[in-house]
Amino acid sequence: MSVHLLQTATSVLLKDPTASLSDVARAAGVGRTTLHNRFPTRAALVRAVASDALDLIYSVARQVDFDADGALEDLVTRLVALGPRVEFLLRFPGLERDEELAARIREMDRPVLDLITRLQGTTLRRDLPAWWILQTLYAGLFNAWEAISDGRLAPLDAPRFVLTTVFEGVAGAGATDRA
Amino acid sequence: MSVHLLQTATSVLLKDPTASLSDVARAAGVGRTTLHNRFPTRAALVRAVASDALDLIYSVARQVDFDADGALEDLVTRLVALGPRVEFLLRFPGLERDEELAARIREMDRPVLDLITRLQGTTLRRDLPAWWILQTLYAGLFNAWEAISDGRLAPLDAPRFVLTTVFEGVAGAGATDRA
DNA sequence: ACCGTTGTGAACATGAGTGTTCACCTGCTG
DNA sequence: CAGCAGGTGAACACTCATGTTCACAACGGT
Repeated sequence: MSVHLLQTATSVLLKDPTASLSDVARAAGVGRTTLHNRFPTRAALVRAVASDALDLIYSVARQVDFDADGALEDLVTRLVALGPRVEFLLRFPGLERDEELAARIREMDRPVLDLITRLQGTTLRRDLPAWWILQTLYAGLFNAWEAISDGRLAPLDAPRFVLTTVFEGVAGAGATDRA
Repeated sequence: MSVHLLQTATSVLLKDPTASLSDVARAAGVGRTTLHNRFPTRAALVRAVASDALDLIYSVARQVDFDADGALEDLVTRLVALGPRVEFLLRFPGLERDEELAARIREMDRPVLDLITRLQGTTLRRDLPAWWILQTLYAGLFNAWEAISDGRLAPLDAPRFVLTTVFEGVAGAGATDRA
């Protein structure tokens, strides 16, 4: 129940960051008083949503063997399934002003950055900074989630779209020679 | 002056969509009363910012020869220079609820979508929908602007980063054979 | 020097979101 | 059945963004 509440809150707040607590409560099918009982203030609710997203991401990341071949692909595929949770973490306005949350987010990025840096010795371009590649990964995820929630993209197509686009780009096979 | 006001409003509102009008006025170095004189309501201000962004984009798009080789590259390079304006149009919450603005945004996308569709006969992948490629382009622009405003990316490096990443992907040259 | 324009701060009324309390109802357990 | 925990709506006070009005200062043109 409480889990579903946070999930609903994630969607509602992501669609409209100014949504009132009444809106969140109504969307979750719960009274506003109950919402206040669980999360005394708006800030507490936002923190709980973010914290829950972090927990989910960590639980997913723990299932990935960062040393295996295709670790990045595995990670991306799993993150796509997490839907809006990562987007909330990286896009919700003002979240970065909570220093504790910001630290946990940076900590979440670190192993991925390390992995990217390592792969830049083999399968990843060396002429781009690791942080740029990480941001590109996130951007691909956002694209997919946005398209899915708009009903334009089938969830099962999403991982392939993201991986193809991020790794190989949108240029045709023999057209990598741009000006 | 008024131009600079809208530019400031774009940045402030983009950084924090809940920023008060006092914040916007102060950031623009102008009285709150003056702001209200120019834009009677908050909605009017937001509409003005969006409309101004659309005007800028159109004026940029008009300089691009959509039939020339490298039209997409040219367009992307010019859009990068527009900074946060496009981001505001595509990301500001609730903007899509103004039907007139939404229509103008769709109209802005159309020629680009046509161009992409045409290029899918030659230099662009045919196994991805045109709208997905368009979203990928926008995502690359967002990445660049975010990195620039964080001070991580030199503005002059931005076009190259975006074009390289979007068109060729982040995979190393000989590593396009993923699982 | 006069006047219209424009920007400004101060003050005010209003409305909405927020946080709190309280009385009531429901379902479960002993 | 009694008691309790949890959920709920109603009502309240409070804060704050908002929109409005007004009087005043700065400026440029006549």
